[in-house]
Amino acid sequence: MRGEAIHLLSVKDENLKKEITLKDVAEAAGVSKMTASRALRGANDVSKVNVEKVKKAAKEIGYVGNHLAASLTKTNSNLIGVVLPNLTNIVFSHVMSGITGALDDTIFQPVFGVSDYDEEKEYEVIKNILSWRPAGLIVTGTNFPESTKLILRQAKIPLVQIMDTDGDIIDSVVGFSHEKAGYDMARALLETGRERIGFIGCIIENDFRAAKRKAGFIRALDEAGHNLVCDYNVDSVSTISVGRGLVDEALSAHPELDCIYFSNDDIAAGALFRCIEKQIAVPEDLALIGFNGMDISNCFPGKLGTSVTDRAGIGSAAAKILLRRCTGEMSIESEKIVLEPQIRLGNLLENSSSS
Amino acid sequence: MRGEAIHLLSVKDENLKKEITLKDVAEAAGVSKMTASRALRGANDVSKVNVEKVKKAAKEIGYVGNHLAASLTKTNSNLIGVVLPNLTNIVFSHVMSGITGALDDTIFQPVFGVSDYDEEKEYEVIKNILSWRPAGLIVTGTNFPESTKLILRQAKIPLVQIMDTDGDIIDSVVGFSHEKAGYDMARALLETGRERIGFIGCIIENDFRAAKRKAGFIRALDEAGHNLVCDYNVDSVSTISVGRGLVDEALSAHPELDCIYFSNDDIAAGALFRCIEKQIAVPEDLALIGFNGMDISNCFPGKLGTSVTDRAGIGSAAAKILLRRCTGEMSIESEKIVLEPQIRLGNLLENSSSS
DNA sequence: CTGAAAGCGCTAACAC
DNA sequence: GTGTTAGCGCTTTCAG
Repeated sequence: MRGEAIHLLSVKDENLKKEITLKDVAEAAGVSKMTASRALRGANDVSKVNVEKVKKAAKEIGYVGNHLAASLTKTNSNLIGVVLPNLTNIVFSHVMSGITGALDDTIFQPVFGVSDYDEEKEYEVIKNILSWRPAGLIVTGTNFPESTKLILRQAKIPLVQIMDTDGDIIDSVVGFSHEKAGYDMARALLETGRERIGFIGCIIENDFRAAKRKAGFIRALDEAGHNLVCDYNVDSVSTISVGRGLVDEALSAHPELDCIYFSNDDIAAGALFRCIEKQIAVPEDLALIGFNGMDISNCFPGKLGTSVTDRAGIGSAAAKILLRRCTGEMSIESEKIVLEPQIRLGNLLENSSSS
Repeated sequence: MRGEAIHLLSVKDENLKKEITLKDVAEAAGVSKMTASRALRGANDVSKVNVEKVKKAAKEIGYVGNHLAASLTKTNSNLIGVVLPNLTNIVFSHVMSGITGALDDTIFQPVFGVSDYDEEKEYEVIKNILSWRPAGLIVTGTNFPESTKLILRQAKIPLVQIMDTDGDIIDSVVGFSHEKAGYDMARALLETGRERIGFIGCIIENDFRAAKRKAGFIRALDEAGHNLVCDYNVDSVSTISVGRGLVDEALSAHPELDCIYFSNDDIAAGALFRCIEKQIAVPEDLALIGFNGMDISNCFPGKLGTSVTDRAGIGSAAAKILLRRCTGEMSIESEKIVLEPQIRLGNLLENSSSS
C-alpha cells in the first residue's frame, strides 16, 4: 500500500515538474533567466554567443514559452479579440480570413467568439474575450445595447467595428453604409428602366445590415415615386432553395414583376435556377439582384446583378488598424475606412429600356 | 519643463492605475481578496451575504476578471486552440461553427490559427497557440511532419485531429476516411453502369484529403478494370468558373465521358451550369459528382451527385471530446469518432443503365 | 466560512 | 552585456 502510494506520488510529481520554464533554459545554457529571456525574443543587447547558446538549449529541451506569464507583466496580451455574428454565412468566413491573413507573421493571435445575432450572447462573449486582456478588439456592426458599449469603452483598448458604418461608432470603423448600398442599387436599377421591383429576403432578426440595405432600397424607390411590388421575408438558412421557392410564389402573385432585389447572392442564385427551369429570360424579362458578389453570383455570367463587397479587405483593414495602434505609438488616431461595394449589373445594362 | 514632465507622469500613472483588480473589488465589498475571488467564481464556501456584496461591488466598479492571471496559477488556460488550413473554403467555416457552437456557454474560448496548407506555417501556428497553454487543441488532418508531431505530443494536453481518419493519429480523431469516401463513390457510380469516368479537381498542394479521395476513387475503378478517362487538375480558387471551363475542355477532348468526379461541389456546380447552357442532359448523358453536400449541390435538385459530409458535426464532436477530457476526470480515454459521408446520387439512380 | 502567505512564469527596471 | 530584484493579478495552500 505504502509503496504504491509513494509510486503514485512520484508519478504525479513527475507530471507537475514537467513544465519546462525559462529557468530550465537558462540553466541549460549557463546564463541567467534574463539573458535567456532577452535572447529568445529579438535580442538587442545580448552577445551573439549567448543568443546561440540559449536558442540551442531551448530547442534541445523542447521549451515552449508561456504567453500567459509574459502577458501578465504587460498591460495586455498579444491576443486580438474577434467577435462575429455567425460563421455559416461565408461572408464572415471571408472577413475572418482577411483578419488571420493580416495577423500572419505578427506576434498576434486571434481569439474568437460568435454572437449568433444575439445581443445577450454578444455581451457575454465580448466580456469573456476582454478577460483575456486582448491588445485590440474587432466587433461586427454598429448597433449595440448600452451595456455592451460601456464595456467596450471601458476596455481602453483599440477597437474596430466592421462591416457597417451607419450606426454608432465608438473608435475605428471599416466597412460601408448598407443603407447607401441598398439605395445606390435601387437608383442603378431605376436607371435601367426597371420599375416593377419586388423584394425577397432572408433577414433574420438582428441582422441590422440586411435590414438597412432594404430600407435604403425602399427609400430610393420611394423618392422615385415607386413602391415594392412585393415583399417576401423568411427566417431561414438554406437560401438557395428559399430563392427557388419564393421566386415562384412571387411571380404567380405578381406576374408584372420586372426585377427582384434579394438580401444576398445565394437566394438570388436560387431564384435564377428556378427561372432557368421555367425558361424565364433573365435579365431580359426579369432582373435578379443579389448582394456581396460571391462566387455564386457568377454561376451564369452576366445573368445576376449584385453589389461586390470586399469582405476579406474589410477584415484585413481592420486587423491592420489594430496592428498600427497596438505596435506603433499610441498616438495614432481612430480611423474610418470605407470600402464601397461595386455595383455589377451584367447583361442588364445591355437590356435597359432606357438605352 | 519639469512641470510638464510631472504632468505627463501623473497622466501615465492614472492610466496605469486604471486596471481594476480583485483587490479593488475586495476593498469595495469590505472582504478579503480571497473571499472576493471565491464569490466571483462558483462560490462553495462563501456566505450568501458576502457573495451578494462581492458581486454587487464587482458590477458597480466595472470589474473584468483577468483570465491571464487566473490561468497562470493553473497548469493551463481555458483556451481551446483550433488550427484549420483555410477559411475561404466554407467547409472549414462550418467546422469552426460546430466548434464555437459546442463551446458556447462553457468557460472555454477558441484561439484560432490558419495554416494555409503550409506545413512550416502550421508548425509555427501550433507552437504559438501552445504558448497560450490551451486546455486542449483541435488540428486538421493526420499528415504532419515529425517536428509538428513532436510538439503536439509534448504539449501533454488533449488533442483532437479532425476531418481525416486515414493517417497518423496521435490522440483522438473525428472525421472519416477520404480514401474510402472516394472509393465508395466510385463503387456507387460503377453500379449505376457508368464506366467512362473522368476526374476534374482543384487540389492544391498539401490538400491531402482531396488527394486521398481521388486515390480511393481511382483504386475502385482499377479494381473494376477501368481507368480515368481524363484527369484535370488546377491550382485555383474560383471553383465555379473553373468547373465551367474545364468541363468544356474535357468534353471536347473526351466526348465519350458519361460521368465526371470533381474534387468538390462548387466545381461540379460550375460544370453543371455550363452543361445547362450547352443543353447536355445531366445526369442522363453526363453524370456530375461533387463532394460535401453543400447548399449549392442542390442548385438544381437531383442533378448533381455528391457525398454529404457533416462538417459542423465534426467540429462539434471534436470540441465535445475536449470538453469531456478537460473538465471531466483526466482518465477519459482517447476517442475515435467516424462520421461517414452519405452518398447522394439524385436522378442518376433513376437513370442507371443497370435498372 | 474567512484570511494571510506564497508563488505561478515571466519581464521592466535598475544595478553592475 | 549581464544579472538581480520586484511584482504583474490571481488562486492554492493552510491556518484560523
